[in-house]
Amino acid sequence: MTEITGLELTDISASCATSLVGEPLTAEDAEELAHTMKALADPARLRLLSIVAASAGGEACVCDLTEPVGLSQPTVSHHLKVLTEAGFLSRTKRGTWAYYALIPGALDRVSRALGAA
Amino acid sequence: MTEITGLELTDISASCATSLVGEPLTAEDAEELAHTMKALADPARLRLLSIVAASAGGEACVCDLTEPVGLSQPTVSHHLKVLTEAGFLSRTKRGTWAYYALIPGALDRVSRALGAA
DNA sequence: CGTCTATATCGACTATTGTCAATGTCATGA
DNA sequence: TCATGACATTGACAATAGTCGATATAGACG
Repeated sequence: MTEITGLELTDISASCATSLVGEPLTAEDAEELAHTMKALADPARLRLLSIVAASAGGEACVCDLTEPVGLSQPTVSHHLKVLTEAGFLSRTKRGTWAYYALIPGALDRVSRALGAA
Repeated sequence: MTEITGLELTDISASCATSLVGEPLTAEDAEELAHTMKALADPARLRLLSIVAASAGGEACVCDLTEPVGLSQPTVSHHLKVLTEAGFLSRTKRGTWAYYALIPGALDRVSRALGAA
């Protein structure tokens, strides 16, 4: 699991000046950015992210997501966890439901890390 | 290997309107984008990309890259192939050397797919 | 309390991936 | 022509990741 003890997207913004096309990435920066992008580099997670973003109120619960992506509930839950730990989604529990929402600016930070203008 | 028969970054620009945060990605679009991002989501490849981009003349040969990243020549060659097939690098052979260069705009297309402003 | 219902976690299995040593290819130069 | 040097390909292996079924947890509501 490796777990990278709690440094996620927030830390990328810390070393936000590193823009990939500027000067060579250090091994640590590359590891961080790769870890963040790995969370994004999966078709199921990209779809989940886009569905959540396009949902009414900007949030969706697991039961709304399992059918559109055609995956089992545990698998969807797993993907949502990955996205949450990577700093892309927030999780709010109301009643028995867990609502996931896109964290504003999270994707932009990745864009900037890639050297977006 | 799956190989996705020759549709890479160029095709993302074709369906460039799909911005992830707009409307939900189709399964095909998600597959394409994930495939492209998977090529980026590796520390070694990110470092290779940034080193190439920061090199004099914007290009570098394999022999220049193998030492900075601390990987064997076959491994570096493999990563460069992945990046090239994903549309991020171009390959030019001069003499015995193979020069790799960052393809302009390739990273920007990914940025835009992520919904960059 | 007991029973749904919604999620999360666990355990297992398979597929994919990153890596290297060995080998192949091919252009250069003696 | 033969040797050398730069790179690519192959084959193998360990580690990782995606998936599911089974099970656990935990609110809500009788």
